[in-house]
Amino acid sequence: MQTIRNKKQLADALSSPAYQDWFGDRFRADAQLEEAQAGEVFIRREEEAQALYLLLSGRISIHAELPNGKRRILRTDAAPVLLGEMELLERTPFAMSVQALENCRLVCLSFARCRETLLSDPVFLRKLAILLGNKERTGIARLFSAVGYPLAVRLAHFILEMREGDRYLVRKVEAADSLGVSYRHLSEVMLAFTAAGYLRKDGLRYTIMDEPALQALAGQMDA
Amino acid sequence: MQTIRNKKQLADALSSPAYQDWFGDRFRADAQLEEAQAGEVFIRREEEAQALYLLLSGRISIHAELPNGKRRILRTDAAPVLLGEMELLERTPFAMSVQALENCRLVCLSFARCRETLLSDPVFLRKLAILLGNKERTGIARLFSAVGYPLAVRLAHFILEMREGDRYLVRKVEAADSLGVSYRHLSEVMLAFTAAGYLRKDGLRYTIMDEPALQALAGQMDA
DNA sequence: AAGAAAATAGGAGATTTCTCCTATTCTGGA
DNA sequence: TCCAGAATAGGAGAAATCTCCTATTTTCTT
Repeated sequence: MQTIRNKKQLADALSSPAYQDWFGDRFRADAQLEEAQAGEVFIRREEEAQALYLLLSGRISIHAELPNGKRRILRTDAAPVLLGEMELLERTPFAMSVQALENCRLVCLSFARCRETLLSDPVFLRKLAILLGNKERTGIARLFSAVGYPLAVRLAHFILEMREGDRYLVRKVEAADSLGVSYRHLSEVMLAFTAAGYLRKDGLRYTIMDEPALQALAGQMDA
Repeated sequence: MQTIRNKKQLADALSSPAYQDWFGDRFRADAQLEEAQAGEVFIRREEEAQALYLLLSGRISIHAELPNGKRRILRTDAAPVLLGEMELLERTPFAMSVQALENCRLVCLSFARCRETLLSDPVFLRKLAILLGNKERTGIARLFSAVGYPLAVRLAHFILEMREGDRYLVRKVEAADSLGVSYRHLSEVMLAFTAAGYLRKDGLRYTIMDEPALQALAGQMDA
């Protein structure tokens, strides 16, 4: 992750609706603007959290690790998103890893500078609690609705969530893990997608060739 | 749900660790003590929320409804649990229904009396945010870990969660729905459990006959 | 550049789970 | 009390998914 020192860009970031909405004009002196490259893992679980992040542009994926050691992709999010809220509240190490799916811009507020202020601000805390509550609701609803659909449907959804542009780069071992399905089976369905012309295989990577078809498949999950 | 007017019991409730922990000595004049019978649905989704509840004893199950109209049992909780927090924050109708699995005691704080105070109290809000964040984490972890286990394992877990004493009363249609599985298949596995002597069927109800066996099955999920 | 480790490919056969159906049993309200 | 609608029971066959295995290809390290 790289710090952007350009004053103009920083000023723009601080006056963005997302920043204003969460922090108004506070912490202008302390905020840093950072950039993460597509593919970069810029928050690692287990590491000590030092700052609150506000994702201003780009998409990310969030990984967790289960009690049994399996690593699963929990969800993807698009800007604007707050990261590190739980760690702000609890002083625990990061519970999940965060990877950029596109180039991302984020504002970074060191806990040392903002914790006291934010934790004693009822307006901020209230917004945060609402955010966390809604995250729970939607997260659970999404997971629930996934249960019981055949892999083709869930995989189509997964591919669309995880793509970077028209590229899909998630290794099959990892995708199988994330979807809680055997490698063997995932492999078959990927082959079927390729045979059907939804994807084209370039070595170990895939290119999305027929997005509407994938959308149609994935769409069954919301019906 | 029935109001308990006994002064002594109310006083005991207000000095319980759970109440003290969340509210200290506040709202003593406004709090009501209520009792819900085993099986009673005492919070209904869609209904307007009027109060914050603190479950002091007993177990409950929480139902949600998915976008597609399916009703699923999200999770079970044992006292102490706070109910209606999101509604306190957002003034939305209840998002989920809550059913008592055992006789339950709960303290009930009318929003009209407590909202202003609580929403401007950073200490309360901070605890609430932490609670909500952890709920998300554990809820998601639990759901995730369920994916990929055969129905026998998930069902054993489900039966143990939903039982009322040594009785299991959830109708098969509903259980199938909650577990996201076809009625036909659930029916087969229940038959298998009965044949194996884990359960005994009494008309439409079941009695748990071999809890250790169910525990052993369910235990695979945590390994 | 060579060798080790990781990732992919895919055969064979067993399990799990689904869909479709039809008949029977249970239960709550008129 | 009786009946309609809900819930259960279970047959048949298909589809989804798993486990186990072995060979190839790709990537990474040295």
